[in-house]
Amino acid sequence: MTNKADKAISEFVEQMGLILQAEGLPRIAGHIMGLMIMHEGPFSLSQLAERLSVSRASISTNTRLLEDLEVIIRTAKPGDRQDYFKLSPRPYTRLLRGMVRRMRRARDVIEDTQETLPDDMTDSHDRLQELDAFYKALIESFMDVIDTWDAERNRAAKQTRNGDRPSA
Amino acid sequence: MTNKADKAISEFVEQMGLILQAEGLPRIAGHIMGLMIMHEGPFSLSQLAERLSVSRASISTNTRLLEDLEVIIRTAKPGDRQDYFKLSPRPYTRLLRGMVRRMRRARDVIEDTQETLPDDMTDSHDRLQELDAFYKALIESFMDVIDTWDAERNRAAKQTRNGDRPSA
DNA sequence: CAGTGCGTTCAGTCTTGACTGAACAAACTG
DNA sequence: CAGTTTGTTCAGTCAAGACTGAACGCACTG
Repeated sequence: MTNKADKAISEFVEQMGLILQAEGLPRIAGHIMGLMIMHEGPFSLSQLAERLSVSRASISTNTRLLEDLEVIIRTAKPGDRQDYFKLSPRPYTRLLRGMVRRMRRARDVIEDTQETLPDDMTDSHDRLQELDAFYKALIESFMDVIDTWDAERNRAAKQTRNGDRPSA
Repeated sequence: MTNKADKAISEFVEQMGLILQAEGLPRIAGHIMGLMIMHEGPFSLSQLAERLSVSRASISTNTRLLEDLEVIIRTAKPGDRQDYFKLSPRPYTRLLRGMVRRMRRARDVIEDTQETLPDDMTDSHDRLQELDAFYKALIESFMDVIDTWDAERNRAAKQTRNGDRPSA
């Protein structure tokens, strides 16, 4: 029988699959991340496959993907040949960085168009300019969140290492 | 023969399809939006279908979608039975609002999990709390961009109506 | 009232890409 | 060296959903 906690966890893992899917990542990547939020791990590839009821092949490709995004990190246990995975220190801002990359690419497209488009199409240029400015503002806002969040998390981590006691 | 300007426009329209697709919208919705950035329009449904070389059915469903998102608006020309479409006044922040809605839903999921999960799983609760705080910060940042951008655009629009001349 | 133009809808097709099973390479073990 | 264990890769399957063509409903026109 699955108790209340297990049910809550499965539900969350499932939902994280959908949430990350909406961000353009494979559903299984979301499941992995969800599981790692509920349980610190680390998990071996086989453990993940069994726990999420998917093939080891899927786990392999998706851990690789998340590893490339620096959302999870691959670790090792002494005397164990398996790879182990757990969340990286700042997983969420890593995802954000990915979104920023996408937006930068969008700006490149706009820039290319602006360069190619004849100068006398002033209205079109104006609208492109507006879109570009919007992306610029958005990227700046994202970077701001990333920077403050990472800084805050660094501070918290340092404090924990010092024995979780304020310096005073 | 397609000249340089046409090529730049087609390329931009195509790319906007891919960009919006990455945001989870149908590619054609991006094409429509891209075209409307390059040409103010308004465009009739048939014009869009021909210009983008897609079926009128696709245009119908996608204009409806964009209309629901308030990214485009449906207008009418006197003495013309066709519907016409053009970009809404603040199309980009409308898209952002959609992203904010998605993030709020994610927070709901987190909240539900927090309520169901037994209290003694403190580590899991901590990590959920962190994720929730991250979404909160992100949403606030988004709303900030939306508000300042809309305010700025309102100001600019008003100035233009006043003859594009500063009050001094 | 028949005929036309317009937008919507729906069943069906087609494309994309997630996921799987199996084969494989590499590293280890006896 | 034969035999495991582990992770990766690749061809193939499958599902989701974007897109289409055709049928439909409605409003207008003569």
